[in-house]
Amino acid sequence: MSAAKLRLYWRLQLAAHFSQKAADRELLATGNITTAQTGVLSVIANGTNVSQKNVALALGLNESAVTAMVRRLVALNYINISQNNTDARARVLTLTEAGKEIQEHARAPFETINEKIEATLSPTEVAKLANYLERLTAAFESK
Amino acid sequence: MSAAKLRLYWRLQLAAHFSQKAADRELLATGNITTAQTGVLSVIANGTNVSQKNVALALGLNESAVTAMVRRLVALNYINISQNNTDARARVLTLTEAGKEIQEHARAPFETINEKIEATLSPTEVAKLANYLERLTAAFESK
DNA sequence: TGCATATACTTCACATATGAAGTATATAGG
DNA sequence: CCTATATACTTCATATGTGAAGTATATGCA
Repeated sequence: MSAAKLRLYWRLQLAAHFSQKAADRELLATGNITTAQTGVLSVIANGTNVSQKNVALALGLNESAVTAMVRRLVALNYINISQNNTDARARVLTLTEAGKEIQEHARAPFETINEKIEATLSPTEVAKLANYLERLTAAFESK
Repeated sequence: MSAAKLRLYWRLQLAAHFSQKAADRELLATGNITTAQTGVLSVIANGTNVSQKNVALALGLNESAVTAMVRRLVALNYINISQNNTDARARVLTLTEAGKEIQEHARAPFETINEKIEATLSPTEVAKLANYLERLTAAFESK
């Protein structure tokens, strides 16, 4: 079946939109955090000497979007900014204690989301979906 | 494979985000319109006596989001608002000539997007993906 | 009939994203 | 060494979304 007939683009957007709403509801019920913020914290936690540029690349965001996110996360006291000793342009992002804690708290909500996914799709289907999404992302990633 | 291990939620968001960016670039190159606006015009074009509530339900949006979208589309002269004779609360949305025209122009950009999808996934895979996304949307749709 | 409740829409404060244009710092090549 | 260019980040205008709270109109039921 053709992508056009199936309105695949819109189905993708709708599924992403609804799952994001669901995840944000779960996260907000647990703590003062959003899915977007969780994504940034996760990138910082899983890297070393993480710059804003790194975050932008990992999440497919504009650098200006990351500037704004970082400002909010600093205001929330979830991350700290320090200097990069070898490059004065770059800033090094690290989690605060509160940031580490909120990241822990974010696990349960995502568990709930994953349970819902696994109640809907079989393990085989989940694996296939992940593969398809990965390939689509790669195809659309380039500027 | 488990949804958690595959970070399925994030893969879905990333694929949707990148494909939206690509579609918006295509659309902007063709005319003064965005993917979100195209979605609204499409709902109006394919229905009768379409209200803002109808649009919100079709696109999974908040009613306040639709209020803002309608304001912008009216300012762009792509849609008109008229009264619903049987319900004074509701507003009936219709496309202007310019709205119909821009909707025609939006076809080619989406063609490009669909071609990219079909260059990435086989027809069988496209069909499966559509099915998975449909089921996920249904699962997360409920408030 | 009349009130309680539901529905359609708006407004507000805020989060999140884009893209263009600007600043400051690195780096590569003559 | 100096200059051209690339890179990291910021700022601005704008689009798009949420959720809470408010207004106006419908509707169901005692």
